[in-house]
Amino acid sequence: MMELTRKGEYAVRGIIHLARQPYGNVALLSDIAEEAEIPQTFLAKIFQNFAKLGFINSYRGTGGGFSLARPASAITLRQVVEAVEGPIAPNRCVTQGGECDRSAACVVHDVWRRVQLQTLEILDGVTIEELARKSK
Amino acid sequence: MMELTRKGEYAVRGIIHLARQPYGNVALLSDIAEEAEIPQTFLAKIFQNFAKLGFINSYRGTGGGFSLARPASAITLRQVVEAVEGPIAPNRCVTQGGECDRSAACVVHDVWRRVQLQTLEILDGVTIEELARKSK
DNA sequence: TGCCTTCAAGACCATTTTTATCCTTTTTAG
DNA sequence: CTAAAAAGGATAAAAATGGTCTTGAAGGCA
Repeated sequence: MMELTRKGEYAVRGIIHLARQPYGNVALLSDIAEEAEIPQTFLAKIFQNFAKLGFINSYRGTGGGFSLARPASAITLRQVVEAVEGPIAPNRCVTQGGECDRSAACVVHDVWRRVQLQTLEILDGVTIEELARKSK
Repeated sequence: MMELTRKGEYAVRGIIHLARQPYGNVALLSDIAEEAEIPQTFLAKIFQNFAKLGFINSYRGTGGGFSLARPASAITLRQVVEAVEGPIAPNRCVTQGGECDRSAACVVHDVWRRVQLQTLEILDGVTIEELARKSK
């Protein structure tokens, strides 16, 4: 239950691998995909999205590729996960504009809210830099 | 991301409604389904499962229905959720027998593990009795 | 200029999961 | 014996997941 999808896993692995490059270095999609063991075309979609969101820069043509658009220490795990999976919420009633009409009546609401806040706190506290720094 | 399914919601709502009956009282599936606004045939499957797991008792025939098999205070939200959604895990690498071969290499492993533990702690700490007691 | 490299964007598709419904059988009370 | 209820299994539509493919656009270089 409540599992990250492949896309989410790939997104995290992909950006970690990118963050392990020397800063400013432009890496090929094909290289990152191979290193991180991710289907290249799938990773392409994910990185396209990251580029739009300003996490990474993309360069086309010969010598092109991807690089981080800001220091890895300024990108949190939460940002990456939410970018691909959408807002983190253990159930519908705690999403922004959540359609929990029963919100008042919904006695489990606070519980889910607590789960959400705890999770966000953890994921906010982890940066891609920390993850990239770890061995391997 | 990481949302409870309808089935999970129905399961929680359904057992809460059952827990609001006078203890020992046998309630009709059709009544619970109507009160909790859950498709009856869907709730039937959920309750069948709960019966197998020993959360509730079922009685067939005239005058039959469902009742809690143990006090609502002895059923946790975690048990209910896991019964229908499977083990709570924010990603594959933290499930029992988790197939995270990269477990060592997986630098995010501890983070997911922490999220999992926090979530379990919260859900373990809430009983159906508490939820049923709340207004409405 | 033209060609090659690399990412962008959108269409497409198979599989699995979700969210149910329906029908037949079994059990039980009266 | 009959009506009431749940059990159990088959079926199915819709959505999400996990991709692939094709075409286009942009940039470097001879």
